[in-house]
Amino acid sequence: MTSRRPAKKTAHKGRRTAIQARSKATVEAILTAAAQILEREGPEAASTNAIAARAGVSIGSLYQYFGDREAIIAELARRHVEEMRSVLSGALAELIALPLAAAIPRLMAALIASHRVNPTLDGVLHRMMPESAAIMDEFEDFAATVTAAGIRAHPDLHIADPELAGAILTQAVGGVLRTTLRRYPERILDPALERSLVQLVLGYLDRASPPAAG
Amino acid sequence: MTSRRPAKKTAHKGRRTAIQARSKATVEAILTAAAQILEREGPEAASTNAIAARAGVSIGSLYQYFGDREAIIAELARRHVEEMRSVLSGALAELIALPLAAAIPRLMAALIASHRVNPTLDGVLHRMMPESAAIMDEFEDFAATVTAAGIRAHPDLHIADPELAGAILTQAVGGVLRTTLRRYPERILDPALERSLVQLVLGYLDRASPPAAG
Amino acid sequence: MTSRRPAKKTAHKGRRTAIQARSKATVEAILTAAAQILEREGPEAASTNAIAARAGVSIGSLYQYFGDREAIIAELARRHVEEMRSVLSGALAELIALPLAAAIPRLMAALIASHRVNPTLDGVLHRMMPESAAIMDEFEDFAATVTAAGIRAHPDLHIADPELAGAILTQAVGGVLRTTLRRYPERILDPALERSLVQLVLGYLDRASPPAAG
Amino acid sequence: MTSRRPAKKTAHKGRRTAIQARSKATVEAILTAAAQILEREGPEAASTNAIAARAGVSIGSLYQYFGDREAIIAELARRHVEEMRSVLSGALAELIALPLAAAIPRLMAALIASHRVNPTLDGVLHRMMPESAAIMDEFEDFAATVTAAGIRAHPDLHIADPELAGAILTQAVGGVLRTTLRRYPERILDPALERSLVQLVLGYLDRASPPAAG
DNA sequence: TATGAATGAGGATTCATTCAT
DNA sequence: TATGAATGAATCCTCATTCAT
Repeated sequence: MTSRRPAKKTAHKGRRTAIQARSKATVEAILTAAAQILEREGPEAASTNAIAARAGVSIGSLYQYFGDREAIIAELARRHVEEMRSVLSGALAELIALPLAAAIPRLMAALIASHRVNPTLDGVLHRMMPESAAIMDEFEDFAATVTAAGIRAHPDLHIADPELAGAILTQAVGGVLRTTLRRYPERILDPALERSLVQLVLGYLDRASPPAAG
Repeated sequence: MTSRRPAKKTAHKGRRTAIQARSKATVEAILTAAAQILEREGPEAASTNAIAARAGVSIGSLYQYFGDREAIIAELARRHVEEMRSVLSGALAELIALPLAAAIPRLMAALIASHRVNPTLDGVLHRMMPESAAIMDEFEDFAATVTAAGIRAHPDLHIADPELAGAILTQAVGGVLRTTLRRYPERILDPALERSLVQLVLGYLDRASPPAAG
Repeated sequence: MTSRRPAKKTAHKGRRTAIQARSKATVEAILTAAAQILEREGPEAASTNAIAARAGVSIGSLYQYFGDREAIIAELARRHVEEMRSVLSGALAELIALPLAAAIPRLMAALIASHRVNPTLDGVLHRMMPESAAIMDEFEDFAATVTAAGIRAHPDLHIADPELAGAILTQAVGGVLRTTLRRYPERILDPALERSLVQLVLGYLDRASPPAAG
Repeated sequence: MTSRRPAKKTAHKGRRTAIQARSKATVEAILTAAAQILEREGPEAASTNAIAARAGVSIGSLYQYFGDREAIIAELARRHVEEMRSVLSGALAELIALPLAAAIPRLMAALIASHRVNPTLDGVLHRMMPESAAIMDEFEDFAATVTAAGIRAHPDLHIADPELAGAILTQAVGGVLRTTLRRYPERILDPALERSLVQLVLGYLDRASPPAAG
């Protein structure tokens, strides 16, 4: 990043690297601690002091890296969404070429997988509205966009409004997944759940296609 | 609730009634105040002091009627769920005799209507987990049960597991409705939303029926 | 205030009085404590916790009566200014009829007396700018107005701009008094100080009168 | 200030000079930054971290050159007083020979000029008591001494206590100037202000002289 | 019963200062 | 020497809850 600067600013380039490493470690410790507390004890327990304590860091350090409590939650949400998105994205590539009846089951499996990244944290962040709502919504928006694109890629479907369909399906599936995770977390592994979601989606797509010439 | 208890000790039952009326008024004032604050200013603003102040009641009185803050939220949730349930129930009676293609649209309309009872409060209560989650879930359980019963009443559907179907459909529809209410509240009136939900449900029921051969 | 209300609100009018007395006592305790700390330990020591502690009151009570720390300082300043003003006002009545050469010494004596109300607190409040500046200025404004009025009452003075003269004299005398109080507090009792101020004022008035028909 | 010390230990004095230059630059940067923040954002904003940041220097370096925060303020005050004193001194030389009626206007003009060096900073430093009071007072002491000397240089005045007169006049003029600068900063340019101060001083000197043929 | 004054633990945040590198 | 990460005491303020009247 700064390989060009000649000597100056006290020699060894190791210095800077070491410092950056320490900073990074602190930030990671804080985020990890925050996530742990949110998962295990819930949002009210996640005070800045508690986070700093569990991170093994002074409260001052915490504020050196995060402007305020909300910034911690936001960053946590951002990373969580990024993880979920990457899990989902990973499965997407191979979907494009498949026929619908094969693609949808895979998509549902991918969605379920993405919700398995950290279900508890996901639920908590979903409920911490002012802090993380906008960020969490990004995942649903992403899923909706991707779904709409997929629908558009299958013109044989004759869906009039792919955006609407994408949104509805994403919200519906999201509702099922979040409720399941919160109330019956073990069922997230039940194949019946996945099957049901596939039926939900395929059924909707059928219905939403114009009764057409058939 | 306790009208049966025989006039214990002190005189005229008129007095007692008056007192009970006053008590009731106090309780109502507190709940109304709490609901207003939750709706308009959010959960953080709903401190016991703020609730008492808006209710025009001393905090002392508030604690006379509610053991703690959570009890207020819980009672509020209970009543809210009751209202939603009654809206939904009202529409149910006439559904039973209808053919599915007619019943489902009506059911969706009723569900939407029940979510229109107090959407903001509904959202807030849904997010106040430890306080109201269990109570709020009752509505979804009720809707799921009702849906399962409806499905069972249509044996031509050949749905293997009506309970699962009821749960999935309820969670899916609930997800769509809550997301819509939170992010795009005006769309709750859009007929396209209702249409989509009908497609979602009918499509699922189609799919979940055994692949013909019946 | 509420003598009309029949019974209701739990009888005894003693109740309300007692409560008000308690509230008043708390408020007074807080203000007294704040004044003491400001005088003895300076502005930095006057934290809300320290004030509450010295007042023998919980921090919660402090905030029941004062919205924030600044409100305490402001009320203190308000009262201090009021006291100073009343000392000054008290001396004013008898001044009006006197000839200038007799009036000015009395006015100076009164000003000095008003600064003796609580010199230390006065100095501290004068330096706590955002909190109390505007309020403290009221005293100087009052003194300036009064002086200007006095000047106008002596048309033989031929002072062109009584307002300016009032302001200059007040600021000059204020400067002398505050510096003296801060740096050489014992001199506030020195008759030479008073004499000097009289000379300052009379000399200025002489000079500020047009060389006139002399 | 310390150029005399003989080259101690390490090599070439060129290096030492360079280092000293760098040190000096750092010190200057810190003081400049502190002054800027004090002027523009007030004393509370002038944290050591903020000063270091604006100076483009690490806090570590800041503490290399200043023992603590107070030392920065003190040095700032020292320099500020020095500047004011030099402005005032510059005007003094030519005053000595002048007759009083000519000297006083010039003196007032010089005092005003010295207060125009950095009025905002002056006001702030005046209010930061424990840190800078003693230092700021030096200017007033200087002005008082100079004034007393001037008075003594005019034996025709017959002032009994030139020291007292010097102090009173300095404090009075200081009071007017500081109040004006704080509350009506634009008036510092108003010629009427200067005129008034001249009248104040000359009037006082008149009055403080024995009634002549007495 | 109703009242509302009082409580104090706890939360977010700041800032002077230290010290390993 | 310079750096800047780390520290933690201290600050302001909130809020659920208690209890004397």
